Amino acid sequence: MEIASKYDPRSVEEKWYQFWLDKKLFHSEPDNRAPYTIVIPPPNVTGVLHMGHMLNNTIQDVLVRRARMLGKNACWVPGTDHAPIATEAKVVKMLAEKGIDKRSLSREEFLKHAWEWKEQYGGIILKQLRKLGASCDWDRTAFTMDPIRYESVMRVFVDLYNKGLIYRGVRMVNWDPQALTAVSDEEVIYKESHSKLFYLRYFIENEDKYIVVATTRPETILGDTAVCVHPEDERYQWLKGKKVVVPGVGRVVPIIMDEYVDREFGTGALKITPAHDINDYNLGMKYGLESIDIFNDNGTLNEKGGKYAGMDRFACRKQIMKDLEEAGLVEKTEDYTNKVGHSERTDAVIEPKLSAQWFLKMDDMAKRALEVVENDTIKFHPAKFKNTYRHWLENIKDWCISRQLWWGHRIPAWYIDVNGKVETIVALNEEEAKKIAAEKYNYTGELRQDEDVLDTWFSSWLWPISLFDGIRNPDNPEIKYYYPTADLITAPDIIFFWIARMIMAGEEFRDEIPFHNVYFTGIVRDKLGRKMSKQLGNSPDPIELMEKYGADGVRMGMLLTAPAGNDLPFDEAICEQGRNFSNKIWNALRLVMGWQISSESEISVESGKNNEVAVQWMEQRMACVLEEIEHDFDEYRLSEALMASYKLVWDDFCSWYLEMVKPAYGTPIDRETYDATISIFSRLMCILHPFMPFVTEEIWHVLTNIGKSDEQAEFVNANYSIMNQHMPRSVFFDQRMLDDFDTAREVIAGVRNIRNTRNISPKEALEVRYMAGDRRFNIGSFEGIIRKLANVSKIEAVNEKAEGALSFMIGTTECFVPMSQNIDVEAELKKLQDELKYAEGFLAAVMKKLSNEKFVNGAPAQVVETERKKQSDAETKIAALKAQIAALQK
RNA sequence: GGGAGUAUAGCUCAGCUGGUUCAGAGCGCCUGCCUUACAAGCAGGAGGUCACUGGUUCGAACCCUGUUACUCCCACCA
Repeated sequence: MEIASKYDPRSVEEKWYQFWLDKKLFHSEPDNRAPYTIVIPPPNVTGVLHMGHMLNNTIQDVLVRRARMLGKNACWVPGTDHAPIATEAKVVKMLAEKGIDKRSLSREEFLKHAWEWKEQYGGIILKQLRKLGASCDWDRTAFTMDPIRYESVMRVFVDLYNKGLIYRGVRMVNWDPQALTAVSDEEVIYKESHSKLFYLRYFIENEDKYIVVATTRPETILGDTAVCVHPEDERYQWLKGKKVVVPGVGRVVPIIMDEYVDREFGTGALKITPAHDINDYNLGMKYGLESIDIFNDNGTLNEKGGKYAGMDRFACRKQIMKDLEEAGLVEKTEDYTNKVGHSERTDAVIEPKLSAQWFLKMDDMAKRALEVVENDTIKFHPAKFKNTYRHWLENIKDWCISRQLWWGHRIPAWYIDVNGKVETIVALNEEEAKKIAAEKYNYTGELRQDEDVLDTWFSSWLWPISLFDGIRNPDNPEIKYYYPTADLITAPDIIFFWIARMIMAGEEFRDEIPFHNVYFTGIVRDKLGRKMSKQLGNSPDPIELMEKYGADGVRMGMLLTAPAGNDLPFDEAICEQGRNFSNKIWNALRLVMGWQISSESEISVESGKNNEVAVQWMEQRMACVLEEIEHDFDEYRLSEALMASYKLVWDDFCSWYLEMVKPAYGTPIDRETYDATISIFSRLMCILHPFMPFVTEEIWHVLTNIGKSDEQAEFVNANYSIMNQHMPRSVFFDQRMLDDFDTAREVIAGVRNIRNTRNISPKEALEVRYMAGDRRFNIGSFEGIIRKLANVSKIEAVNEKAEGALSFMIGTTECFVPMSQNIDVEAELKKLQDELKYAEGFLAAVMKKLSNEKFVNGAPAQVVETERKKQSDAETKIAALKAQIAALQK
């Protein structure tokens, strides 16, 4: 069988992914196995795969594939989020390209376009996930606005409304005057900007005195309804109970006193505009001030702006300053640097604006959600995020769930006019609402539905439940089987919006947690530690990376440097390591496939015995590392589990085991060793499979088909997958054998080192002698292995040092390699003297400890015993070194 | 302004309950090798005052005090 010397991921990856799909190996149905469920953090339906997704979904895939191989019924449910803001923006842009202005469309027309866009272009990201190998159950693909999820949201809204937890209230929102919508706090970008601080004169009513107030937004004085100073401010005590005249406006407003004011800032006097600043709004509420909204939705001044009506807010700022200047009402103007909120979407300066919104009460839900995390019913990995979580829940505010958009779950509230009063009806749909209107109010006229849609998180907080239809059919077999889910993998930036709220929803609607573990990934950054962003152009395209290094290579590269919760400075070079590893395994396969198998008579007794030892050792080693890997997975230390697997394959299997059993060129290998090697190799592929699904599937098939007829092989290829194999588990292993090998390995390294420094060809056989007598120097059954790997013709214990030999120490035992040529005495002496110096220093430190009475009396007996042993070892070693030096100096 | 976290080799990180020759790994770097699986490789090697300070302890990378630097989250000053 001809195998290329370089592994080519491209054809392999496509082939196997299609195979997995065809065989429905990702599909899950409830059965009598234990479930293992992960729900995907639904990416935006507008999204394209970026490095963050790559990391997040690789981790999920590793966990899911491993669970599957551990015999669990693994189910990873994919889907997308309707992403109101991003989608509306996309659709508006698409319409604009077609020459259609959104404002010319009705809501229904717009939504029709939006759905068309979604069907045609949405969800590209799910296709891209296949390239990376994601083993999602695609039959279950969901969308936060598909019929089941939509109805779930409606039911939840009605339910919470009926429980009295949802209410309508007035709140200040971040208004984008360009997009004509409210945006969430998260969509406001604060940018440093060079502004001016204007000092304006507010005259006292009917007096000739004035106070100076500093502001960055003089246009808002049109909406001023008070001036505020600190109650303990000495400078302003005389103002108590007085009124001032708003400059240029003429309105008389009260002086109020509140500790909110920072006496140090500006003049210590603050103008209050309740309609246009959140803090002013709060003060306004506290003191019952009038609230004057002076802006239109598009950021121009409304009729309250008097002569400035119709002007843009920034033009107005200039004009009003000019007018005030002329009227002598400006004290001074200073340069000032502050942070101004801009809309993430349009970059327009955000205008705080009062409006009616829907809210969900959080108090009780927050309490329960906090409790299950505090008592570790839900575990966070890493645990440090518990602090962040607690801090937020303890200071939580009611959740504003309405958004002024069209694309989303429209709020199921209808308004009717009954006897001149507006009544609100909340119902699942218009039909229901009509019924209620008729029954409750005897009303049969038109119903007016609320214009707003729900916050996107109001649908995704139900995700782990609604994916299994657990809201509409709370007792269906699926929700009972798959819920609660096992692990949730997410970036920490949505801990509040999503994680906390899913926990609330779980408790509220299922009376149960939604998942047992939360794994927080880091944020993918560039080499310089900057966040990946479109603006910087520092984000590599994951698809291109996978084409370059293979999906396995990129998966491995990402995981190697991504411990939970740590940001990961991504350097494309780490994908090389992954690619190289694929290639390494590939070449191990080439080696093994090239072996000829022979009848036993052709095999020498020695190599037969060596091979037996090698196989035994590799089995012990595997069991030992498996224990480590299992432990790492228990602790969610994926990068360490991967590193342990990597070293097991590369170092133990390739560098040591294969070298041990590798037959000399042109000679065959015995059947037993060959079969054992294939078995070990196959199991190693299973261990690696969760990390590197493609290359392992490919190699596993080749290995499985060894010795099979074409027909049999075809059957295997068509019906079997590594995905369905059992993950090897750790078993009891012989630690002594592993220790013996470590000693043997040191001997081999010692000899190789001598070859290296002395420039001795690997082909020239050497001899090794070691000082007899130390029972801790034990190479067990590895003598033959040493001979083979270090090309040593003879190993023997001696009582005296040989003349003209190079030496090295293993523990307290001296080893010698006799030299036919003269040795460099100077160099050898220096080496020995350095070693002696270190040993003497070490002994001194040990003696210091042992001569300390407090240590001998205070420390546990075992620790003292260890120190004594160190002492005697060091003394032995020093004596040996001194003897060697003396011998050389002769 | 409030809160949290981090600081160990050139880089990215382990180091679990304070105690084994405990100062580790991978990558990178250096030296020598195209040795019939692999140069995407093989063999060997060098690299660290565990940020700084003081303390607790027989004993500290690890626990405590303080300092410095960086990161993140929350709230934001008119």
